[in-house]
Amino acid sequence: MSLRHALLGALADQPRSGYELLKHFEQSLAYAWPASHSQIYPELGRLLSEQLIEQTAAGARGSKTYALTDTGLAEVRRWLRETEPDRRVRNDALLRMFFLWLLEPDEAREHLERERAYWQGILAKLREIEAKPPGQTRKERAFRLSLEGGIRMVESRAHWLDWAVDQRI
Amino acid sequence: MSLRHALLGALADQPRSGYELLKHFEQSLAYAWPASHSQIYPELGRLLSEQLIEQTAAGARGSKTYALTDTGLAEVRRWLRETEPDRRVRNDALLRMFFLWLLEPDEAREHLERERAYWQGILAKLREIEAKPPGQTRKERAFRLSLEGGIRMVESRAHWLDWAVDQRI
DNA sequence: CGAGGCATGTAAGTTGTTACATGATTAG
DNA sequence: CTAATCATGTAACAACTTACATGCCTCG
Repeated sequence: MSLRHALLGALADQPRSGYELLKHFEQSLAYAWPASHSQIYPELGRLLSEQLIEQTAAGARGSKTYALTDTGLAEVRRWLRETEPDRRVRNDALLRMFFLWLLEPDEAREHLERERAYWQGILAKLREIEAKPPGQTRKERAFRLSLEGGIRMVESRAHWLDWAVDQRI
Repeated sequence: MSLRHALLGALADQPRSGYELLKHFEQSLAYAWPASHSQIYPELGRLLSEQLIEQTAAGARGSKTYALTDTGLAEVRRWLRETEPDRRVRNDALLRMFFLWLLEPDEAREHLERERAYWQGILAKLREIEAKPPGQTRKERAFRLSLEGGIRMVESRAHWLDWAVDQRI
């Protein structure tokens, strides 16, 4: 149940509405834990009923702002400290590579080129975020750590594909 | 529905029983698409009823060997050619990094060290597989491509964590 | 006044996990 | 003879996706 802890963690940062959380997921957390509005809103309802979060404001167009409760903060920290990270990775794009030999060599090469272009695009986006001057709070340093991790992973994909398109397959 | 195509792809390689497919998933495909027996067996049943695979032998202890049919082969190839890879990545371990600032600095550092040790272990395993002399079929070259991709991704994680444990957080 | 973005929600269906369940064969 | 591994399956539950559904507000 990473989604609920991702939500709690995002609210530990600052109070946010469902919609703001959704945008935050799209921008910041998308490469670590993508989530859609149809998952976020019901989960917020559950977190509210369990008193891990509380509604602190209501805004225009029915927006509701939530803040983390003490119990909620304790729960994220418990999750971080006591539960083992799920290190399994599902990677459709990598899976396909195992089966490239089922395509004609030209098609396989085109496939690799498309993947390369995609990841180069993502890399450029991440580098833009990186270019902004960093703050010096612990929160900001943790974010930079994660961002650096994301960049390195995407970079290794892009470099690998650079190498791969030149292989005979 | 990557699982069914992963199964079809594995059977395109050679006929295999459910149990052999399970072991193949554990050893080879685990870093791209982990799957458990409780998912594999029912899916094989569905593939059989759709005639994408056929049972070609029955062995000891009720084991059943399946082979890809022509329709099945056409379906993997269609999947590779016509469907867009799902490039979303769920990464619990990376998600947690965003929230490290909620722990005490010492705890955060320990967390990073544990992650580093884990990925270094995986890297060592992959390098062992890499060390075996490669064959020269297209199938084998596609496998080497994927293996190299896996190694680079795990390597980038390990190097990142090497860097991260030395950061102030 | 219309288009686009803001803002929330529900429902049906699919996929994946954990636990339950059974039995055969082999190596020590 | 007994523990480990081989070998297959089902069931209940949890998580995730896609589609349906509604209405507000602001900018041009």
